[in-house]
Amino acid sequence: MLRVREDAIVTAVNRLLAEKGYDLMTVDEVAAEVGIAKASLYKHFSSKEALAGAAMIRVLDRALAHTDGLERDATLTPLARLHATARWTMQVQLAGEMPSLPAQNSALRTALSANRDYLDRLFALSDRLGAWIEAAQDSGALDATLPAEVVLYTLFARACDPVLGVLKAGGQHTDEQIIDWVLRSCFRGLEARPPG
Amino acid sequence: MLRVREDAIVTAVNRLLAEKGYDLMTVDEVAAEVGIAKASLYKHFSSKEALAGAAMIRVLDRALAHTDGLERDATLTPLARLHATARWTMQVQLAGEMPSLPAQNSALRTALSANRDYLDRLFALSDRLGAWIEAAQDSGALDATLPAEVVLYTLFARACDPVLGVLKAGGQHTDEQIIDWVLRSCFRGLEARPPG
DNA sequence: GTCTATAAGAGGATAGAC
DNA sequence: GTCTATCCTCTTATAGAC
Repeated sequence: MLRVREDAIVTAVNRLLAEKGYDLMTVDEVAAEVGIAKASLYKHFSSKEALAGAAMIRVLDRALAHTDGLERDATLTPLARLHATARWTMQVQLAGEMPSLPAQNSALRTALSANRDYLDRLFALSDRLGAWIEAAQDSGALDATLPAEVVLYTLFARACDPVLGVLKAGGQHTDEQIIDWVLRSCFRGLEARPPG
Repeated sequence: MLRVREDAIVTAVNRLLAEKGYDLMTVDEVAAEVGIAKASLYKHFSSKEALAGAAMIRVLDRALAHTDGLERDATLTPLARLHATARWTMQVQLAGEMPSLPAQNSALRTALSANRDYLDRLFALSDRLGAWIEAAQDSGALDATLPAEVVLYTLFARACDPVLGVLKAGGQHTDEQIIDWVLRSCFRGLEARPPG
């Protein structure tokens, strides 16, 4: 029962973080969406920061599970795995399931940097992507003149790229069309490629 | 005198928006930084949203002035002008002078979409960049399979790309080195280019 | 136009009964 | 563990004297 209730809370937090972001999400809203009193919510999570941490842990676990599947598929190149991962993050974002945290909120960052369960997963995902990035650079598929950390941060940033939401809000294109464009602009750039 | 005082207010708002973002910036902080009482501030600007609008107008005017210079330089190709514009926005961001507004705050977006002075400048800049984008696509310099709006939104998004701040926070690289990497990843992509 | 003082309300967190 | 009721702080905005 406790696990089910906490899952419902994290689901609500995840959705609200994706919809309004951390600063505009209120604990009252979370409680209302779950259908419990705010005081009950605080019996499960000690603070608003802890709620955000739980949502981030859930999405990181989903990402790690997805990369597990990619790692097991031996037919994929490292570049193909990175492509697939970026595509997955964009699908999650367009589905309204990507919690977005402000980079500027220092109280939140302090709390997250003390959250071991969150950090473990963040490092695990970074390690896995970092290995793929270096392999892709060694094979000549990724630009080896870019530091691996630049590529890694860029992929994380594209997971919450506002361009996706703006294009979706325009209402002129399908989700898959939007993802194709943003994915292509990320990996192949805005400039034209020489033919061939 | 009034103009000087309001300039000082906008400068403070601009800096605080760049540092903490809209939601975490308080009107008390703005007043304290200018060195006046909060009530005096409200004699100049009617709301927090109006303050944000004034800061956006200032940075858009700076951008328009910069693009004026690029337009006048007849030796530049459209692609070179877009490069220079993106580089300029990244320099502004790393200098701590790029106000960043949350895409999710609907009260703010409502106020901005009723701010004619802001919209005029946003459209003027979009039109100028849009013309360069189409010219660069026609000449084969930019990927013509990407809709011009996708390119435009991507350039606006890179102006507040969090990757810049994360790399700067690492403290390992100079601003110019960081800008070179992010600019290259934007225009030429993460993938390696075929030699030649 | 500047100030001090304060209204009005939102929001995070807790007390204490059941 | 759930509830109602409440505390307390922060924040936007305004009143009213000078």
